[in-house]
Amino acid sequence: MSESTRTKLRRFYDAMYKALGPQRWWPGDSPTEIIVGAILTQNTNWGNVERAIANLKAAGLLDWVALRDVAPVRLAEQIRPAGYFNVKARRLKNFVDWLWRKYGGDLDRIAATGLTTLRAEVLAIDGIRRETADSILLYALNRPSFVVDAYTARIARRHGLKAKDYHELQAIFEQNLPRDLAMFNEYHALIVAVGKQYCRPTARCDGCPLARFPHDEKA
DNA sequence: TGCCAGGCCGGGT
DNA sequence: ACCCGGCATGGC
Repeated sequence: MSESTRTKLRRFYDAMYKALGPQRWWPGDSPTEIIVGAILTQNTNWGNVERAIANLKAAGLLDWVALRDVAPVRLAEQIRPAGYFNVKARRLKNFVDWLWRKYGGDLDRIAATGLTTLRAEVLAIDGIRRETADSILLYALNRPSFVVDAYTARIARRHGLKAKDYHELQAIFEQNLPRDLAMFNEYHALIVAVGKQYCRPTARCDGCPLARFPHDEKA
């Protein structure tokens, strides 16, 4: 990739970091909570996810044994505030099944699996696609896999970074940033922070840390 | 009041 | 290969 893209991405990062400071993502206490949150937040407001997670904690369901043993209908009940609760209960169960089948219900055992193989395994779970998989890899399993979400795509598009799909956009970031866990972690978190505040479909660019860079608000 | 949120699946062209 | 409806709650 071009040096200018590299420079551009670095300047974006510096501007966002200077304005907002470190985000210290993911907002969750444990890898287990992060994985559950990654699935629950699919097309859903994070505030609703927090309620669902609070329910799971209160019900003692936030561990892999409990999640394996709980009846799907009861799981759905607990995560109701996160929306799509039937679908998401099934998706959580799909992940739990995979974890027990492949790794005996122990996240630590995943460490021996290489990134490429692991990503393919996670992507094979029904209901877990690119963004959810990469969020789990990066924030729960500490693998350098750059997360692309709706904000990333919108911000990139408005700033003239052309990519035809998820993987092409992911490659732009991965190939032009140091392949560093802390960098990937913080960069995506900053994008979400900026996106929520300044880059929703209806939001204005006023005050956005990236507003001084060339962009098209309506792109 | 409607639109939106840190997606993904399945069926139709 | 794209396009679309479905899935569902809570906040603004």
